[in-house]
Amino acid sequence: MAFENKYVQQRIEKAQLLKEAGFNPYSNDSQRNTTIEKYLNVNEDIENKENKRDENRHYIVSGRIKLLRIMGKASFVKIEDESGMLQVYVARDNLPQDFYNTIFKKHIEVGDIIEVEGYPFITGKGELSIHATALKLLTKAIAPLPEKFHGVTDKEIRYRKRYLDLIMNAEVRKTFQTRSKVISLTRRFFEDKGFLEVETPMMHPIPGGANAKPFVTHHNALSIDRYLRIAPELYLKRLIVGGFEAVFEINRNFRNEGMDATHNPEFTSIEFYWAYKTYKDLIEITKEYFQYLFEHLDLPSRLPYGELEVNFNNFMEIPLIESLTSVGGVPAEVTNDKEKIINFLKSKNITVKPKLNLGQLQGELFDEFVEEKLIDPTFITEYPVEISPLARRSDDNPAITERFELFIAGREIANAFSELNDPIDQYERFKGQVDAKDAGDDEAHEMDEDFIDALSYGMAPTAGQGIGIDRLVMLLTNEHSIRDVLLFPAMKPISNEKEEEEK
RNA sequence: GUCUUGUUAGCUCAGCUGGUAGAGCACGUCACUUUUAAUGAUGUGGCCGAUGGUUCGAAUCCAUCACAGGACACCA
Repeated sequence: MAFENKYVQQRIEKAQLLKEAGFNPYSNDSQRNTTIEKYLNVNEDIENKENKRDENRHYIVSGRIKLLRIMGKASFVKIEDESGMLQVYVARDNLPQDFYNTIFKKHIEVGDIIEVEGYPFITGKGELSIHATALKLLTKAIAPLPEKFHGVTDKEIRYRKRYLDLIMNAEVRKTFQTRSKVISLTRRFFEDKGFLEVETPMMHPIPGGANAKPFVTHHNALSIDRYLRIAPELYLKRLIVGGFEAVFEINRNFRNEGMDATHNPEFTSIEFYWAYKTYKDLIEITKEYFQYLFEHLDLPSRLPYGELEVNFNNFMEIPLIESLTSVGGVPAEVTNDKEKIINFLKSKNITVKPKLNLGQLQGELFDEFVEEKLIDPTFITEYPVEISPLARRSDDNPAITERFELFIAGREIANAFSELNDPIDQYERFKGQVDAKDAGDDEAHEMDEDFIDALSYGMAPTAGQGIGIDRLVMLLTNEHSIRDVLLFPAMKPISNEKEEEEK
């Protein structure tokens, strides 16, 4: 099946002919001495030179051929390296005997990676280019590139063959460069604040730290199952018990659940834990973090996102119950009464699951009427305790927790709270989860006795926060599908029926 | 999981109420020494996602399946 395509055949033939003519189609002898970006910068002054050229300057650049215009005895070639695109002027009479006609015109084509030796000059149409005095093939591409104008737009091809997407779409490369910067800046921000980066297990004996279905794998040496982690939380808190006072981890979590525009089975988050602090300190450091990102990524504080414009100068803070009325338009007298909420939801044609408690119903109201309206960054605080099983209760009001979620552009970006550090309370909450699990909730939390043990030794009062890096990058790059910020998003394998038959 | 829209040449796409396929780019050949998606001439290229059905006849109609996009549900 491989290489049977006729265009591929043609190119394989060309590679063979090159080999026979003494030119290695996969040469390992690159002499590149500058990047395209540097070449273009350094030679900006050529404009002022006589004849707009300088034959005394000498450069060797490399790149993939993206465009090829052959015009008889001279040609224009656009080559691209990671730093940019450069036009190469190739003229028959400036190259070794016969090279232009027998090698260049016949066997070098779009997609190939070449190396060009030459000097800078500006063409009649005003484009700074390189005038080739020698040209060498570095790598023969035997597969043809997609069309030069439309490129590749088919999402399936773009995700399955990300390399092609990256070759063809410069803006895709840009998105992933931004992603890389976000992670690097995040690391630097927390390190500068005195946080210690740590690595905790990715394979857990007991999945914990979130309510989600885990992936299961098997460890042969111990004959036990392991779970790919759904969150690092419980291990990071063990480190706070151990005496580290500020830790963070940036890494992958795995959840065995559905996939859509905002969910991939493996996703990246940062979680950080900060001893002797509360969620109020987290609000401050979160604002600072965004300021730091915007400054270093050179983003406008009024950030466009799709149809929206998000004003990052306008961080707001609203208690959840208050937001139901002030943002969601739910009458104030409804928001603290179970029956009234149920009737209100029913009057809006929203089906309500039976047996929800007040906190859960308030959560429903929030999801239905508030979340999507929170465009500018908004910290929603004072979550009901019923929907915040890992958060510390407020000392002033035991019905609510010291917690916030940060919403931007109608989407949850971060979740944070002052941590529960009472081992007995934690034990009781785990037990409640185990009961729920026995009652059929397969996403309920497992009992983790070692974690209870850890808390028993005493964990300093601590605040902790998680930020979804993928969704953050989506926001900062104006992308609307998580697949567009993951280099290799999860895809179903293609089952090739013909291949099966052949076996 | 449900609904919905796609799947035609290497790529981007046409193809009406059924009569066994078309363009542009790419590729081959020819011309052309300053082009900018170069141009002009000419040619090659397809199991129309898969399987079954209806029909004298299916890219087109129907069913099932596969994969993808979108929406909804689930994921506190």
